[in-house]
Amino acid sequence: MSSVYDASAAEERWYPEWERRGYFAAKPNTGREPYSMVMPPPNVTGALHMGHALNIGAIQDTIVRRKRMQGYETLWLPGTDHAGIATQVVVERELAKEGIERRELGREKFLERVWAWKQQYGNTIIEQIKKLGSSCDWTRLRFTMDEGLARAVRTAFVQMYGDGLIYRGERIVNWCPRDTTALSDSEVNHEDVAGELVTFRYDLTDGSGHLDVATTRVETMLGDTGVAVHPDDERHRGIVGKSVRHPFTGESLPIVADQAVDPEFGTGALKITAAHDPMDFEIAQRHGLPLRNILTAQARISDAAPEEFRGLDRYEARGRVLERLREMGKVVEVVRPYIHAVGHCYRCNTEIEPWLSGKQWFVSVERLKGPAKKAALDGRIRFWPERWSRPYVQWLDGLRDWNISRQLWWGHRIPVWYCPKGHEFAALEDPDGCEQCGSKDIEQDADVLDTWFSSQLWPFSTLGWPEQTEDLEFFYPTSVLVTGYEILYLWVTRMVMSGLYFMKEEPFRDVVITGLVRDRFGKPMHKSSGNVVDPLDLIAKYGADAVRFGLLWMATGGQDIPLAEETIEAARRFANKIWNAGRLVLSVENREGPPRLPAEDLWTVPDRWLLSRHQACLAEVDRALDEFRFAEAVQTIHRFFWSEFCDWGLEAAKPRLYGGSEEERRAAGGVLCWILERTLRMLHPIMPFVTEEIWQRFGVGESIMVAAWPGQIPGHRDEDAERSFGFAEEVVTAIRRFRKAHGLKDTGPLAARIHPGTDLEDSTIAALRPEIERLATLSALEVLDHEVDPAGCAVLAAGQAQLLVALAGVLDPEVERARLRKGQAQVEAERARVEAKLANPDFLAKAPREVVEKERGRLAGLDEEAAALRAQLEELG
RNA sequence: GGGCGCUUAGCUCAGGGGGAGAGCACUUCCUUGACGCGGAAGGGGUCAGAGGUUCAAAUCCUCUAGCGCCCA
Repeated sequence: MSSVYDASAAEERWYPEWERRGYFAAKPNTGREPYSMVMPPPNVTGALHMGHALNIGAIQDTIVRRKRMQGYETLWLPGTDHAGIATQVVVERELAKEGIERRELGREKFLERVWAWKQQYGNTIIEQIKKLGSSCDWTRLRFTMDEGLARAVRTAFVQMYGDGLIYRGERIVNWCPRDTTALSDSEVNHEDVAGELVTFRYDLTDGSGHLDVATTRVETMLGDTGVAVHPDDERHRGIVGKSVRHPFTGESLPIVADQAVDPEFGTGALKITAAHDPMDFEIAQRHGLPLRNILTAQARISDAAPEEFRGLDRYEARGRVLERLREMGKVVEVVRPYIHAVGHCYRCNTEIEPWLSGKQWFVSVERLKGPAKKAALDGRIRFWPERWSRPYVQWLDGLRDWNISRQLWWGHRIPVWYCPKGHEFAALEDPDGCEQCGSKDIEQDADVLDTWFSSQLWPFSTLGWPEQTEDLEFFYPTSVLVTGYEILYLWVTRMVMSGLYFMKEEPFRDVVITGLVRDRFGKPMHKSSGNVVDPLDLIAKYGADAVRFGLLWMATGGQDIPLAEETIEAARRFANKIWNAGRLVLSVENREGPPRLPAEDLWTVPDRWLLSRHQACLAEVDRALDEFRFAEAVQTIHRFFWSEFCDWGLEAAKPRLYGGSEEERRAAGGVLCWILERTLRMLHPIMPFVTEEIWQRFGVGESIMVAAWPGQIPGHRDEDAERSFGFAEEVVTAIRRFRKAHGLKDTGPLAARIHPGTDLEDSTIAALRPEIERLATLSALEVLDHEVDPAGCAVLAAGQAQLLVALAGVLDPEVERARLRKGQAQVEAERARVEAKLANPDFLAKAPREVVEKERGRLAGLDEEAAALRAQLEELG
C-alpha cells in the first residue's frame, strides 16, 4: 500500500464495479421494508453544479447508502427534466447559428431537432452525477418526456379536466417577451429596480379641471381606458362619472369608483390599463371598461397605439411618451430613481410584462391546497429543518390559480382539441373527430404544459403511474425528498398537492431542505460573476470522497454554505489519514476471516476505552443521521477517528503491537482491526471510495456497499475505562507540557515518579505504565507507594496524583517559576469562578445535586493544585 | 408591510441552559518503525448591543442595530 491515498484510482475502480454488480438496482417485494427516494431531476440542458454535488452527491447518496446497509430495499430513482423554456432556447440558439428561425422550420421539424439534441447532450449531467459516486438505480432512469411519463401527464390532465380542476380563461398573465411565453406566478422573481415614478395629468373632458395619476410604466398610458378612484376618497368626490381626455388619442376615458384603489398611493387616482395590469384588468371587468392591448408579444408597441409610437420597444416607448407628455405640459413630477420591485423571468431574467395573451389554461387550486396544507400541519409531512413548514403553509394559503399554458413547442402538448362548432374536449388518445359532433375538422391546442406540471407527478409517474405497477405498489409513497429551498414552492408544494389528489397519499414523509452553495464570500455563484466552482474540478483535485465529506461538514442546519475550499482540502487529508491508519492496522493484523474481537478478559484499559469511544461515536452518528444533521455526523466521525482512534488509540496500542507478547499483539491488533472495520462501515455512506478501498483488504466480504450498517452495542460503553484512560491522558499531557515549557526535546531522556491519589489512578498506572512511558517518551515512570518530599523536583498536576519530574540542575529556575505562576493564574481564575458558585445558597438549594457535586469536586482538585504550586514556588525561592 | 435566517477565535463556520469548539492560518518543538497530506505543545474569543426569565444564559424571552433571503 502506498503511503498516499490515490482517490481517482479508487473511484475509477469501484464505481463501474458496483454498478456492474447491480448493487444500485432495487427490486420490489423482496420481503424487506422499502426505503425510496426520487432524485430531483436536473434539467437536461444543465451541467453539474455545486448544488447537485451537495444535494445529490453528498446528502442523498449518504442517506440511501446507509439505508441500504441497514437492510432496507432501497430505491433511489434518478432522472432528468425536459425544462421547456431552457431547452427550447438552447436549440433555438443552435439553429440561429445556422441562420434558421424556429418558425421557418415548423413545429414538427423543430421538435425533431430538440430530440436529436437531447439524445446527444441530454446524458451529460447523468455521467457527471456518477462522478460523485451516486448509487442511484440507473436501470430506472427517467426523463419527463418519456413515453411513460407523457402518458402520466396526459392522464393527469384529462382527470383534472374532467374533475373541473383545469379550466381555460382569459386573464392577465406574466409574459416573458424574450421567451414569448406565459409564466406561472412562481416562475417570476421579484427584484428591486431603480426606475422612475412619473406623475402626469389628464384633463377632464368638461374642462372643469384635471386629474393627476402616477405610474412607473408611463408607456402603458397608451393603453389606458379609464381612471379609477376610491369611492370614499373626499378629494375626488364629484368627479366620478365624469371623464378625462387622452392626450394622444383624444378619446374620453371614464372615471369610475372602485374599492381596490389605494387612496394612499400618489394622488389616489389610478390609471386603468386593463390589458397590462392584473388589478386594472379586474377593475375594468367590474366597470365594463374596454381592453386595449398596446404591446406585441415581443413587448413592442402594437398597432393599437397611436402611430408615432408603433414599433418602439417598451423602454424606448417609455422615454418617448414621457418626452411627448412633457412637451404638452402634462408632466407633473418625475421621481428618479424610484426603487420598486419588478418581476423577472426565472429562466432568462428578462423583465416580465403583465399581458393579455388570449386564452390560457389554469389549474384551480382551491380544492388542492387544503389537503396539502393539512398534511404538513398534521405532521404527515415533516420538514428538516422544521422551520420550513411555516413558509410552506403560508404559501399555500396565498396560492392563486396556476397558469399551466406555455407558448412553446418543446413540452407536453395540451391534450385538448377544438372543432369549428366551438366544441372543446380533452382526450387521453389522439382523437379522430370531435367528441360531441364527430367533426373531422379538429385542431389540438397549440400550447404545451408548464414543465412543472409534469414534474409535480415525478414521485409516482416515475414508478409507472397511471399503471398499477409493482414498483408503484411497493415504493410509493417515497420516504424522503431532498431539495434546495429555491424550489420549495415551484416543486415541493405541487408534488404534495398532486400526490394527494392522484394517489390519495402524500408523496413523501420527510422533506430535507438544504441551503445553497455560495462562493467563499457568501455571494451566489453565477456565470456572470465568474465565481462558479465546478464540482468536477474539485473532484479531480481532492477526490469525490473529500468533496462529499467537505460539503457535509459545512452543511449545517440547512444554512447556505459559503464554499471554503480549505474544508474540502481538509477532508482530503482526512481520507489520507484513514488510508494510513488502515495501512498500520492491516500491517499488524494480517489474518484471514472477519475481524473478531479477542476474548473480553484480554481487553486492556485502552481497548475498553477505545471500544467505548467508538460506541459513543456510533450512537451520535446514528442520532445525527436519523435527524438529517449531516454536519454533526461528519464532525463526530472526524473527531473520533482522528483525535481518539489515531492520536490516542493507535499510539496507546503500540507498546503491545511492537513490544508485547504474541498474545498481546494479537489482542491489540484484533481490537483495532475490529473497530476500524466497523468505523469504515459507519463512514462508507459518506466516503464510499476510500472505505471500500481499505475494507477490501480485510477480505471479509464482496463489498462494503452491501455490508451491514454497524449496530450499536451499548455494553461496550465503559465509564470506568473512560475515566481511567482520561487520567492517563492527563499524565501524558502534563509531562509533554512540562517538557515544552522548559524547551526540552520531545524525545530527550526524562524520568518521572508518580504517587497515585485514588484507587482508580493506582490501577490505571499499574495497568498503563508502558503506554504512558511511550506516549510521554519517558525513560521511566517510577510508581511511589507514598507521597514524597518534592524537594528538587517539579510537581505536575494530574488528577489527584503526585507527579514528580526531577529538575536535575539543567532546568532554568526562572522558566520553572514562570511555568508555575502561569499555572497559578489559571487555577486561581478557575477557583474564583467555582467558589463563587458554591457560595451561592440558591445554587446549593436549587441546582441538581450532581451539578453541585461536580463543582465541589472541581474545587477540591483546584485547591490541591494551588497548594502544590505554592509549595513549588516556595521551594524555588 | 408580513415572515425567516445570520451576527461566536485572524478567516470560514459549528454548538444551543451548568467548565467557549472545529477546520484553516499563526508561534515553538519533533525525519519516534501508518501518515510531514504527519505528531506534540501553545497563543488567540466581555459568543453584535440592551433589558428580562433562571440558582445558572453564548444558549430561552423582549427590544435595538447591522447583514442576507422569501412573500406581498
